[in-house]
Amino acid sequence: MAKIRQGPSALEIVRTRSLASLVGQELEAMILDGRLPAGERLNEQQLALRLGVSRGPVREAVRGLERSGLVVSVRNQGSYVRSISAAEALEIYDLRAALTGFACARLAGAATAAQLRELEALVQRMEAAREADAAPAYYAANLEFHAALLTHGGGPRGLRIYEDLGNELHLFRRRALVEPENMRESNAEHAAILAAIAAGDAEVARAAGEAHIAGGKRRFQATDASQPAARPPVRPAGPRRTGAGRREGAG
Amino acid sequence: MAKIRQGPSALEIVRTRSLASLVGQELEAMILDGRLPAGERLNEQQLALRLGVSRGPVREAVRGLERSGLVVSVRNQGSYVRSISAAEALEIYDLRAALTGFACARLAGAATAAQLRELEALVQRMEAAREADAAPAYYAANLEFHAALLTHGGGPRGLRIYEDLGNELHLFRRRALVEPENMRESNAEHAAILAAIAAGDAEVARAAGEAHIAGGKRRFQATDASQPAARPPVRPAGPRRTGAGRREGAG
DNA sequence: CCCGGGCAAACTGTTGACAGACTGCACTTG
DNA sequence: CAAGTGCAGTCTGTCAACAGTTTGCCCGGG
Repeated sequence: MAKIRQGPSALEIVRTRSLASLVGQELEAMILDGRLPAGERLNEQQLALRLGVSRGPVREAVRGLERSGLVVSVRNQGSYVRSISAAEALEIYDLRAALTGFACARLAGAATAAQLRELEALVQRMEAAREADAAPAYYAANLEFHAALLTHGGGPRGLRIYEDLGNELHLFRRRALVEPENMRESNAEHAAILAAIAAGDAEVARAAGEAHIAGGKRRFQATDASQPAARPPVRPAGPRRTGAGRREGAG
Repeated sequence: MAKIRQGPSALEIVRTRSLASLVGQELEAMILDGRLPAGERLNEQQLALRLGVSRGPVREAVRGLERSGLVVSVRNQGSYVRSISAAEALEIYDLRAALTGFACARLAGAATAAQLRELEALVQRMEAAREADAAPAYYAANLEFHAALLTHGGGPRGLRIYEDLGNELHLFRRRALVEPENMRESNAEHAAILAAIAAGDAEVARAAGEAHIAGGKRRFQATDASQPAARPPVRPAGPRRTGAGRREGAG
């Protein structure tokens, strides 16, 4: 189950986070879960109204998202949710493979007992989810597993980069990545990674980590080929504005 | 000589870039070349006045820099140029090693003749700079070499991540990284990388790339130990404001 | 002499308003 | 009928102003 993230109190949030950062968080969530699909235009006024704030914080938030690659902006024209090509998606997979391999290699031999237990528990959680055919649970545990790998093996920066790349990947297409067969294959690879780390063999661990992401890339390509899905979305280099000009009938 | 980057005309710049992006570029340059040292507080009003703009664009720019890791912000207190610890610097080296190794491996066997020529020319430029004991020239060519490596082998994203990490590294301490002896050693490693790529051996290329950055890390540690330099700079978690309270004499 | 309350200043966070740019439709013209 | 021009509307870019908070100094008390 997803833990209810109690976190800081509402008052604490208001005291420590600025509106802009909260708006940024909300926009990021909206982009990642598809409420703002790739290619969508971000209307500042509308967003500000919808979120109950002024345009200033919205602009600041969008600027942050632009830097993180989720949004592209064109002067005097607006900001758009970035859309990436299939080729870019594959490139992202390659980078994630390199990062994961790096983290695994570094973890092999350096992992603490607690870290190994954590990873082991996650693999078991995924195994249980797979047997129960619970894709969302598997998905969540999978995220945690990779986050743990990167945190312990790649440090906060490695994790950050990995997650940013994952976010970009979400821009490609809205799609459930996990299917029953994939879960089995995927978790077997997880187990292989864990085994290599536990054994302390850096090179094997690296290869296992890279192979796992490469497997994800392969599965991605397979599902992608079967579902051409969304058409090459609105080009961010000059999309037409939606509602300009006269709106009411001429007469 | 550094080419004069003619680039787009002034009018073109004004038409395509917003003030916020220009301010961001300027702030980034100021941070990277040390005009805004690590730990320094960013006074919005002062910066706005100095750059001849209003506070809005400055705030947007700072928000972007925050996302890219050069700046940290605390609500109601201000933004500070980030300062990183020695441990973090070493971590960054490790990540750069992984990325460089990845790019080299990918380039081996996939490099075009033109790309090989480009890398070869850069190695020769560095060799010439080394013989002339021209550290700045070497430094520039070195940057180009690594940028070419990452561009051709890691794609735009790989390059971007690599450069962001390099920028973060600049936050650690202002220091000339290149010394005569280092240049010799460093360029020998460049040649080894190039040879492995040209030979098409991915694993050797990866090892050479990783070893080169590891060498940089070693050289970094060596110079670091000899020059403790700047004291552990102002903590970004609560530095005192400079000029508050009464300014003019009491009576 | 040390410590806590109070006051004043500066700065950030946020908002509202204004000017410029771009878009799209309707109309005129060859 | 096709192409060019004018016009209105919306939206972004930028600025100036207001409110809240934090910070530092001053002063009175123990």
